[in-house]
Amino acid sequence: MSDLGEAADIEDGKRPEGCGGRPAAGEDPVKREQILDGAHRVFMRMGFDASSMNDITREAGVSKGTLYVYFRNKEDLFAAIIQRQKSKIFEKLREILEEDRPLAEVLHDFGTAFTTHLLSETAIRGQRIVIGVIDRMPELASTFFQTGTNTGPVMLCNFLEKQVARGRLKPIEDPMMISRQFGDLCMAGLYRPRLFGEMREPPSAERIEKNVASAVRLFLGGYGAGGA
Amino acid sequence: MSDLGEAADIEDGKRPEGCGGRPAAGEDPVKREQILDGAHRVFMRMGFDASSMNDITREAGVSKGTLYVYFRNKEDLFAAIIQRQKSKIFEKLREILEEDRPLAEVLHDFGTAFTTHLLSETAIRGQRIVIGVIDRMPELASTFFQTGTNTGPVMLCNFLEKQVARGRLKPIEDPMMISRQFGDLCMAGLYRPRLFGEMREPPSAERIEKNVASAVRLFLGGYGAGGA
Amino acid sequence: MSDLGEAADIEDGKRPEGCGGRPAAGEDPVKREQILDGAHRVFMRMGFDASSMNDITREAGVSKGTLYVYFRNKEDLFAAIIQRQKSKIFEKLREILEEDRPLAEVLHDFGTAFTTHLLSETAIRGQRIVIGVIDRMPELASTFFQTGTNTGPVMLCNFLEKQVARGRLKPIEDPMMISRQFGDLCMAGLYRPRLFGEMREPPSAERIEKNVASAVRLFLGGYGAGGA
Amino acid sequence: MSDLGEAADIEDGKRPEGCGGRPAAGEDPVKREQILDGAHRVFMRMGFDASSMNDITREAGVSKGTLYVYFRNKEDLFAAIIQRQKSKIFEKLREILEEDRPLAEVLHDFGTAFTTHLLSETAIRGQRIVIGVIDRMPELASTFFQTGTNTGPVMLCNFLEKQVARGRLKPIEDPMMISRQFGDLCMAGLYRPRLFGEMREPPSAERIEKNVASAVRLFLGGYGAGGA
DNA sequence: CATGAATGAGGGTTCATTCAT
DNA sequence: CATGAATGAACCCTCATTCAT
Repeated sequence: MSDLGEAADIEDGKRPEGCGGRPAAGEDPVKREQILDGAHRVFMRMGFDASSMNDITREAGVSKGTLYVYFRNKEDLFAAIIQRQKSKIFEKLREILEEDRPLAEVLHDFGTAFTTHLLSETAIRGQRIVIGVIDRMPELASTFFQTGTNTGPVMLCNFLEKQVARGRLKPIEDPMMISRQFGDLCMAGLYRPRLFGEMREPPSAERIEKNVASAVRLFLGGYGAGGA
Repeated sequence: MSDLGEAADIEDGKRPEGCGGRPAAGEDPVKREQILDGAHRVFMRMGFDASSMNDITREAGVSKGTLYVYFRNKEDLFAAIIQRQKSKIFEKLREILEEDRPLAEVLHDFGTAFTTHLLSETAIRGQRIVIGVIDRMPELASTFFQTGTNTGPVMLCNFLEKQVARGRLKPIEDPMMISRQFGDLCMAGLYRPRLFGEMREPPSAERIEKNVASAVRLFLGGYGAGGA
Repeated sequence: MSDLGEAADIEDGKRPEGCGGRPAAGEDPVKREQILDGAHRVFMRMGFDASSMNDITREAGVSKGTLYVYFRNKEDLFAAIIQRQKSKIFEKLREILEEDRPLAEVLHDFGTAFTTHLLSETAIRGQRIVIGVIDRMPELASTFFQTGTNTGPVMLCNFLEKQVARGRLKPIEDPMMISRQFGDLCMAGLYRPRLFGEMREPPSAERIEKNVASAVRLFLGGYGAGGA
Repeated sequence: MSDLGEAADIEDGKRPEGCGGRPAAGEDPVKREQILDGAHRVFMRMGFDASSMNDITREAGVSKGTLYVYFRNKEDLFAAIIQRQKSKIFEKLREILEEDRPLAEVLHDFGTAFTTHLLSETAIRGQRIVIGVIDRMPELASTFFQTGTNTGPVMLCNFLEKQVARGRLKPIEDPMMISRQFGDLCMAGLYRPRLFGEMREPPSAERIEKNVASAVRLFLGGYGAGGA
């Protein structure tokens, strides 16, 4: 889901085996990860503007010069952090959608996983920071949204179309819109309080379950085949 | 709705009458408004960090010294801007809710007004800026949310309870949650693309109407008295 | 002659009289002079690149911020130093040319004053620095040459034309070229050793006199009306 | 003439023969030349300060470490470049002076070759760069002048003395001074406009010829045996 | 012995804040 | 009391030089 929520599961920063030599400048994946990890922590803690490159070098344990060999400038570094995010959540969501269980259950599990992730502390912080730099890095924010947040609904969309084909859902005019509707409905009343910091902690699992249950009920009430 | 979208209609900054003399330092409401207006424009245009106090003095037509008499620092000034927001949208929403029309129509108009406002360019910019400074000013963001964004749902909540009492809606366990659900459902699929800049312009009136219509249908399908 | 050789005889940095107030930002001529004087010393001592803005603030006794109020950047500051040069040498040269004395004497005095100035330590240092930054500030170097070094020959050119009219010189095809020829001839064998630092001190007055005398002899031998 | 105008025709960098092994550290003349060639190109293109050691390693195709084995630092490297200059112009000038032709013709050809070389783009660039670093490397600039620019006049000086002996010139008090006078007279009105960038391109051959012709006329008028 | 990744002091510049006027 | 010139710490970034590989 790539909402800056989880560290990348990049190939784990192992140095290219076999060749005894030192890696090329700016090409040592271990060091690169080291920098990204440090920068990730700093950016998360302070936000983009308040994070200084000095802070980052300190946290990452590299020198300024090295930093600038690996990343041209602060924006590039930040963008790299955003882009390396390939959250494990996607895999989980896919698994849920592929299980052959009652529609209501699948939707419930999907919505729960989706909501839990997007409202987690790290995901929320990531979203906030990206929103904060949107004036300077609009492309980045857009990409972040498309490859992150929006991926869940895309997956769900395919699933819903299959459900329609199987007759479990009424025919849908605009499945992508419906799909997003479901996602937002699961987070309804929770997303923005979290984003604006009114809700300091992620909601409890019970709270999320309840919200999602309500969403599923509403959703199936509206679009379910046998419903209403 | 106070999403930084509209200038305050504060009591118009009239100087305290009677005393012929000059107002005490930092107490002239006219000057205060003048500063807030200028700062508001600058912050909206550039965001928090990119706005310099120099820009603000220029736009407001006051000197640095004066600025610092009225506001201790940049954060205080920003906070004052956020807090004076009392958008006219609230009045409009109240009017809609007080009209004695079919429930579906009222919900439709309410949702349309609510959504249109929250997705407008100025409101979106305001929300982004507040989110961007949340690490430095967490209280402010929280306040911003409570006195802004969340006011619509609070109003709707009261309305819904009356509708339950009048038998137009099924009994509701948690009306505030339902109310927020409705608000977020109206913006479902639109809010976050706007916030993250993927959707560059506010959605068209038609697009919003369609979204809201779908939301109302779903909502009444789930909670309407007669079932839809 | 403006070869960075002498401090400007600007209106001596007196503050605008009458108005008791403080001068506008970046407009106090006293402070401006103070900065220019300090920067002048530093640039002269270290050259352009080796002079840091920190050095200059220290020498000028102003803060970084102030420096940047008066001058947008390092290049602008340097350009201002170059451009304020309005050497007193021009006046002296003009006086010499206006005296009604034998041509040989006038040329001798003119050549001596011209050469003495252009080979002085400060003028030489100024020329070197300008040459050193020519890649980054080509316009400046060109201007420096035209309004400085080249002014002497321009004045002489007019003088020579009058002498032709008065029959003291043979008719001249290209008086500007001849004029420059005379100037360079006066410095012949001295200019480049000075510029390249082979000659550490300015030549003695006797050395210059001798050089100029030789130049005048050659010049009048070639262009003088009566021969010899 | 060694005005940085041409690459040296050094003894061609052949490796010391006989020893089959690898040359001692910093002693392989081939590698040394390779470095000097690359550095020469870079310095000429960018000037001293703007040239980075990285640029030089890239252009020369050697590593940083190697560079620093052969040259202690940037200044040393630059000095080495200056000092290896042994321009082919000297040979040409010598040939001209050895031809047994009328004095006027010899002087004309000599002056033309001398002037053309010293005003060429590469020679001018070289002179500028040396002048720009004179504060940091005063000895270097002095050497540059003595072994470069000044060699022409030295050669001419010998020639003139012979001409005096042969009765083609009047007896001369200070032949070196006269010799320099002639050189500078040939470039009169051209050298400094070129150096300061006011004249963007080298003067045309016609322009130079004209200038030199005028110089020769003046010179022979003053010092020629039959003259005046 | 060659390599080039790493270093970190120092560069120019900005701007929130202060305080003499 | 208003003013805005002055401050100086902190910003991002470069690059000559070093030293582990």
